[in-house]
Amino acid sequence: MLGRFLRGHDVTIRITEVEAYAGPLDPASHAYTRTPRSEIMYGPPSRLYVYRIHGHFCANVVTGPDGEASAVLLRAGEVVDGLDVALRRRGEHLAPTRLARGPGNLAKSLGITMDDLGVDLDAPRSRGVRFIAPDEIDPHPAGAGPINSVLISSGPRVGVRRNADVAWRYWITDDPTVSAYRRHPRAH
DNA sequence: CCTCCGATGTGCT
DNA sequence: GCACATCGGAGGC
Repeated sequence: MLGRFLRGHDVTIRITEVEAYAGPLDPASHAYTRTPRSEIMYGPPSRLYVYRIHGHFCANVVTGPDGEASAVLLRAGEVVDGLDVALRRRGEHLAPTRLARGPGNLAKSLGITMDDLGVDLDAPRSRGVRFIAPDEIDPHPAGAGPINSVLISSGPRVGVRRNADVAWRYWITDDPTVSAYRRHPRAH
């Protein structure tokens, strides 16, 4: 997923940081317990799971086969199109590298809300949220290319209390848009 | 119904 | 490093 392009409500980002959540196997996952909220993650992949926390929205891509609840949290991205719209949503004075740094800020840049819950990110669509190919972006962005041409780093997930030591956070090495690591104060 | 609390962000010390 | 805004989900009663 790193290096892919995600378009949301007239803003496009190149994904630079993600975290994996392993459903029932992972106490940090919302799908650790199967509830109405986590039900979407038990369904087919490539759907958008949106949740609200502390007044912010966060966006996940459901992964794995239908029936298995796993997901990838989108933590940071580089805005490559719709910069004016993203600045309007986030604040005109912000540095471009900070627009989509952190999952709440990423969702806000893309205009993602609970209205986008459940959309199929692989379905061709003119509006809303979906993955797009690099050649759909004009001008063609720098850094677009095979993901195996960049270095990927990994480490523990940010701010989780349970299962805090597994290295399921992945990011593009040295990318300036990647968020800072913070360990949960009461991490196990 | 009520309480607890978090996969956050921001600002201040 | 720490407080806190802010609010729905989850679970206890």
